[in-house]
Amino acid sequence: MTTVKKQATISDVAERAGVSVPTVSRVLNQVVPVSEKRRKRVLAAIEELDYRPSAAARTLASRRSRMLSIVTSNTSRYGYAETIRGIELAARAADYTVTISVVENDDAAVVRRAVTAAFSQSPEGVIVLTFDPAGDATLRSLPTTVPVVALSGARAEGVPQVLIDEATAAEELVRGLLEMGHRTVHHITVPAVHGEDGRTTGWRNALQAAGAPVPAIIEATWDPQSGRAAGLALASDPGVTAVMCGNDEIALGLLRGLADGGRRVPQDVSVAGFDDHPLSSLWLPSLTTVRQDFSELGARGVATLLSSMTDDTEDGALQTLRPEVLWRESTAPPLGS
Amino acid sequence: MTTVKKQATISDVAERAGVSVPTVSRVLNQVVPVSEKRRKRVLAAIEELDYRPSAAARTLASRRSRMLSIVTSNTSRYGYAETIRGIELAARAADYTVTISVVENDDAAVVRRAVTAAFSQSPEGVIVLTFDPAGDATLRSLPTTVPVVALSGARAEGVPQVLIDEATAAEELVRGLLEMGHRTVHHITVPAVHGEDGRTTGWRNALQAAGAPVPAIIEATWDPQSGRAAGLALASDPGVTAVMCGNDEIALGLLRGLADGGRRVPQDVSVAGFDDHPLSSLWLPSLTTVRQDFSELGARGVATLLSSMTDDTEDGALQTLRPEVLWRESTAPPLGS
DNA sequence: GTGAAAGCGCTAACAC
DNA sequence: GTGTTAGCGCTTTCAC
Repeated sequence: MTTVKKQATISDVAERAGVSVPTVSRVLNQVVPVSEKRRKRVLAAIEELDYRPSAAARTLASRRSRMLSIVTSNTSRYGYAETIRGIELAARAADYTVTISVVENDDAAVVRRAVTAAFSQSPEGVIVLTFDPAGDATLRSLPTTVPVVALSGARAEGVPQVLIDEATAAEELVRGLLEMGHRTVHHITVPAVHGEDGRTTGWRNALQAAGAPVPAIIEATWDPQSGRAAGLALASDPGVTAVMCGNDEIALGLLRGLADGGRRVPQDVSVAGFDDHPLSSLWLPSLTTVRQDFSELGARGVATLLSSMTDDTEDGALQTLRPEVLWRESTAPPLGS
Repeated sequence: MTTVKKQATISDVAERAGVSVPTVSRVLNQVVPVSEKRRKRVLAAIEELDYRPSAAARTLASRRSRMLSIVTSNTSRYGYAETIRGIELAARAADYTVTISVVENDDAAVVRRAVTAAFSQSPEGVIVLTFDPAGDATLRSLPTTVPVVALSGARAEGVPQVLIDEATAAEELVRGLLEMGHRTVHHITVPAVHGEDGRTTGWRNALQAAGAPVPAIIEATWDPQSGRAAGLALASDPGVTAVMCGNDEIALGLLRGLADGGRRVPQDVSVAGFDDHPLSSLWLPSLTTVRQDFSELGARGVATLLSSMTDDTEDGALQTLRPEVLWRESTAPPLGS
């Protein structure tokens, strides 16, 4: 055992300060006034004993856990990690603690386990990252005992939601590429949610609106290496002059794959990503992409939850964040146009 | 309010199943045997009521929270995020929940707040990521009521620790560069811990052992753009033929800065990073780097904590992880050698 | 302002 | 095996 002294309790503090337990509680929660003299004594005792209130006891007695649960399939990839960072920051500012519950995939047992883990902490609200099938499946099987908000790129139903309007941004991106003179734009997707993600919808809409051919979708995994493989494959197809990728990691892999296959970017092929990954502007060529404010997404999620804990927010309320297309070196008009 | 029904409690379940509360508890914890007949009834009641035990009440009654706290300055950068992922995975496998407490910097008040947040959850153990000054300062001000483990790249004292032996890997890297014919190797650091990080130590040792000049250290921030700025600055110095960076993001930025300044990699300048970031092998040229197994680091941290909760582990026990140098395209002998 | 008493949802100790 | 009784560390009445 590496432990040493025991953690002090509220009654240790009360005893040392010569006051009753509820008085210590009042000092801690500073809502009911306490005489200055006693307050000082209590504060001193807290300091001397290095007392820290037990969140468990507080939760049990007050029925308020000051906890928010995040349910997500991933914690470390760029978009996910930034969203979580935004949530944690906003939660901390509001004096809430965050727990994360990971759903590896959309298997029913896995989802159930994650939901149980999330709810056993008695969270006052739950944030689900519905960027993928696992998150999406979780959203569909959540108890309704507590406010929930979904954070995503595609529309869900019946649940308050903060959405990054990827569809509009993707449309703008594809339209821009077509206007440069590309005959069409190919599309590589990351693993999709239940239906179709906003990026794909926007891509198809823009192509159809312009009367451009709609090529078959190429599916990648979350691993950037799958982008490289796709690039190598596409390099031999002269009909491919512009590609939009589901995220920047895939796009960066694609860049490498195209180079391996002897194609120059942007002279032979234009490439665009999605997310504005911190490394995307440093690549050679720098990557055209869509900036998504993930940490703002997280912050809005927290704000939504906190307000729905007090107000009477209507179900299914939708907030939209507008991403921004960043034109950089990896896109250009096709040769000979 | 978006909430609907109330969460069922253990006595709701007991009543519905026609048994006493402790019997339900026994079924839940499956340590004391319960007759098959009653067990079935209890399980059915749990299912029907969608009952989930309250972690707070369990913690309070059993004095076991089944929680582990992570204290870290950052949650989203590659090394941190991967370490956290490794911790979460190992903790979940052992049926522990993880809370994260963020210390933005090493300011005393900030540290104190983070420590309080971490300990108020009554964690059974605390994992501190001491990759930087904030984590390092936290480690120095932790109560000793609970087992603690530090995860880092440089040696700390008096605390059980899992260390990635960066120093040895950095030494090997620098030695390799010198053997290629480089006169010396420059070094760009990320914000350092209390003393000096293992990478810097290894770098200096290798230079001194070879009798090579030890250039002034160049300091970067965590932002990859600072690597780009450094690259632009170094591009005009013909004495710079090899550079080792504190992490891959900085190295990737450096690559871009050198290119902006008209230097070719690896012909004019060799560049090496640290971490084996998923994008480092896709870059053009692919980046020579040091692979660190962050998720293993996290897993070992959890294992250490769990064992020190039962065994009598000696204080200050040290485990070492051996990183691996990956030689790729960004390093080569200097021109004319 | 302040203390006494009750109770949050569970587990532990003890009887049977 | 099973129920009864206490009690975990707090907050919340309710008197005074």
